[in-house]
Amino acid sequence: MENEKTKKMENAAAASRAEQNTAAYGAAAKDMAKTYDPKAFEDRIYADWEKNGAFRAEVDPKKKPFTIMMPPPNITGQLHMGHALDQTLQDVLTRWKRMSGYSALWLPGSDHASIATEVKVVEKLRAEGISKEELGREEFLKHVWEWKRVYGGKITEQCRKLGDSCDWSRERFTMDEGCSKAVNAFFKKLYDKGFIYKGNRLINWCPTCGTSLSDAEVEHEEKNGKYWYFRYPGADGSEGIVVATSRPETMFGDVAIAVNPNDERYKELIGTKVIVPLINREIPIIADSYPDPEKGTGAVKITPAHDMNDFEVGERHGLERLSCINNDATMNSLAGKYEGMDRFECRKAWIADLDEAGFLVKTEDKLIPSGECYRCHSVIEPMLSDQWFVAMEELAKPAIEAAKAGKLTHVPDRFEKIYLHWLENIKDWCISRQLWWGHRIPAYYCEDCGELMVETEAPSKCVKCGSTNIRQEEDVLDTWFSSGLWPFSTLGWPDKTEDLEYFYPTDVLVTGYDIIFFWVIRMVFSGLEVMGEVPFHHVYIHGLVRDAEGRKMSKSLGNGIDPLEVIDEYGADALRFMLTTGITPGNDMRFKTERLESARNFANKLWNASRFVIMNLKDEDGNLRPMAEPSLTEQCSDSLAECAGRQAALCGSALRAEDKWMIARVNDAVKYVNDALEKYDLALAGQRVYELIWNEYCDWYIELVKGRLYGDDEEDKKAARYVLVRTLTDMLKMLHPFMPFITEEIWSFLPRLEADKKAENPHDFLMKADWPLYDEKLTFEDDVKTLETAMNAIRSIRNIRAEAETAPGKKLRAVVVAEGEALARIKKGESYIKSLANIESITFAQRRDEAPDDVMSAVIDGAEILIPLDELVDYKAEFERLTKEKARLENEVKRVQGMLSNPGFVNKAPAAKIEEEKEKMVKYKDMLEKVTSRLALISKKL
RNA sequence: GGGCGCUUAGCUCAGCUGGGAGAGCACCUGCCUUACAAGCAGGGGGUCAUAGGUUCGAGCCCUAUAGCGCCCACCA
Repeated sequence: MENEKTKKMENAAAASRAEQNTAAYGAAAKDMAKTYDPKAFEDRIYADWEKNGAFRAEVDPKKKPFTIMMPPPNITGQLHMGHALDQTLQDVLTRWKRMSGYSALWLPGSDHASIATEVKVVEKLRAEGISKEELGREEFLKHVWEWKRVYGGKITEQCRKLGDSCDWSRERFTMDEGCSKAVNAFFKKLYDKGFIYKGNRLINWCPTCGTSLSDAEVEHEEKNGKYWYFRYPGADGSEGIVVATSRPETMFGDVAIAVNPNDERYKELIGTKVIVPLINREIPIIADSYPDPEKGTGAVKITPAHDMNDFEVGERHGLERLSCINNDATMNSLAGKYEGMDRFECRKAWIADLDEAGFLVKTEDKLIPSGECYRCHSVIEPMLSDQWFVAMEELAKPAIEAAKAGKLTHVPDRFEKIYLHWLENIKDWCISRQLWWGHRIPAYYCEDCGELMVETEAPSKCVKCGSTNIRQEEDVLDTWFSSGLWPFSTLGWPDKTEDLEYFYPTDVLVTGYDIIFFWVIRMVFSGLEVMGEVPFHHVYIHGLVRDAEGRKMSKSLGNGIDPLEVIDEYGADALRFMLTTGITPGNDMRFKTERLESARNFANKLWNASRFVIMNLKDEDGNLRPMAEPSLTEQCSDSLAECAGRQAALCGSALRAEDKWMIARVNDAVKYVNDALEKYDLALAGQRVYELIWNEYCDWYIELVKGRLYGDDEEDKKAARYVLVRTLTDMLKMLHPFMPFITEEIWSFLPRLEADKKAENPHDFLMKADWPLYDEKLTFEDDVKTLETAMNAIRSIRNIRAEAETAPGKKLRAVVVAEGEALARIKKGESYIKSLANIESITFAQRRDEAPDDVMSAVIDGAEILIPLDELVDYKAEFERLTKEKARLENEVKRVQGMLSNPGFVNKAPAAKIEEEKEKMVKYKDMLEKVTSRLALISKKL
């Protein structure tokens, strides 16, 4: 079965290659399908690329490297829209750079996602009635690896559907041998430098996941809660003091009451003792700067074992730390009769008891900030615990420096502030997790003498006492500890590899703003620490993909849109184009089906235009005619006929104005698109290609050359065919990063031009072809002007036709009143005007009074176009149109006049700007004059 | 308590270092014109959130204000 399938794929691939070759050499090629059907070729093309190693990046000293590390998706995951966006952005950049002559590496992989995966597997086992504990560590891990085997590859398969051009031969996993080696090496390095330490400190504890969490893994939210005010009676029988708390269950761990030394109310109580109600433990009232007299009663109960601030107060005053809550969020023996109760149940019962005993003074509704686990959203409990930490202060410094020195830039740059703020306020990073799935901490204890050893490989005996009775640390590392090494662990670190030497540091990291703290920052300081260089020069931050109503896509809301379904319906190219255009870096986007349709329609448009071109390249037998390629910039000294008779190739003289116009437009776009991509402005780049293809190539150029293609001047046809293919080829290249499939497919039907044959090996794939280069010789200003004038005339005449409601097919005559340069310009564009405005004949007049009166008219720069409509002239429509036009022109004249008569403007504005406005003034005044006199004429007819 | 983003055509959004307001979709009119009706041609529609300020000139820069959203912050 499996064999048959691969064989089939191979055959299909071979067939496709054969087709390409025949297309390239001008022999018979299969026709393109009549409608764009992405399903017919996307999978085939991807398989073909992959089979031929098109994505493989080589260490090539002749080329500059370009590297992107794919943020490794979790093995728990399904491909969602966020991935689709993230990866398409990376693919666009990679494909563009690859075509621009770089050795482009996009390295893919996946993340073991310690806590996320463990939670999933535990859930799955629970559904089967198995608990993690009864399995034991070894057996449980077998289940997780099995999970990884089944689901781990799923998401990377889905990447292929998107068209990701990543180097699968370098695919990595954060728990593979190499990454694990890197983790141990990094851990030991930090430990040896004293940056990693073990300590008994207050950490964030998730009772549900049963593990500690780093600060970044805690989500803060304000929730409806209460302040309960309790009286702590004085030990001497006095009134005592009233304190407010939102967590009464922690009272079992109270060791003091703190008041602000400046708080007049409590001054004389400082140093006295009060009794914790019902618990009857005597605790002191202490003075500390922490209590805010404005909040609550100004007196705070201090529970160092369950509150971060209290912990610090406790440190300052040498207070005992009493834990009263267990790891599973039940109360411990300190809670007396509440022992074993869940913390929130205990809270209820405890309040009721205190109330009954008369200690509850009052309650108050209040918004209470609460910390939640970013995985399971349980309320985090600060707990005292033995954990491993990374001391961050020293490590953060170079990361701060790198950004300030511009070695690391953010796109958009406002994210640099967020990056810096986090680093400048960083606290030590708790890296140990009480989980089983993950990198087990490479620390070892001697069971006999208690010696602690940190080694990259398990020591066989104790370095101190020689005992072989050695036990490895049970805890695993925070999953972000290993992903922080991703930019270099994947290239071979800690070994000195060719890859590492060549591809590090990477160029750009593309990711969402939601994981700056988790990941970006950790990669930066890790990279700087071990490599001495930033892991990437740019961080491109994109936003979230939201649903059509602007809500976050989520499983619980059920509003997620599956990229695979979208691809199935619209094609990967449409999805990619939709995701990469119309967005701004750092800002969220809404997923709108209309935009998807628009992208799909664009693909269809390109498909059909290409079909038209190819149709015109073929002879009667359906074979591609040989291409003739003129020099674009050199005019031939021979006459056209001689030149054509002598050689298959054409000289530049064969090119017409519209050809040069189109070439100039493409040339201009090449620069624009390249510059935009350079600035990570993918949306503008994509938009420009869209306009170039649809508005300039399809709407104008193809329409302009149709007449020649259907005519019988062979040389003229050859020139048109050449320019059609040449410009289409360049446009396909520019669009390729955005829409790789359709462009590759079309390319397979096109003949190869010299530029694409010149390379050492003919480019088999468009994805390996060279990015078009901007050529300053190809601007053709004169031809561009001619075409612009013609296009203005055509638009005006079409407008007249529509306003006058003439029969669509009716041929019209036109009279043009113009002189001098304007006249020459119009004459140059005469044939275009005739064919595209459906004009039968144009007669020229130098003065208005030489032209007929019963006409509809339009004024374009320097010329007046008159359309006699025989008996059909609609003077009313004409009057309205000209009145509107007059108003517009008057407005313009007023605006320009205002500027030019303003001494401030004339004195301060740049000379070029003033000149520009003066020219406009002349032009508008001329047009206005013409429109006005035409109006006067018309009003007589009304 | 700090910080950030957004507010532009009916909808979703562009608008680069300040110099005549754009796109897609929707809408109106006319067209199955031999690449494409997933199309073609033409058209209507915006006091660029509000109020000040800087400037010869502001959608763009500055200062306030409002609405929406996000992030961070030691949770009495």
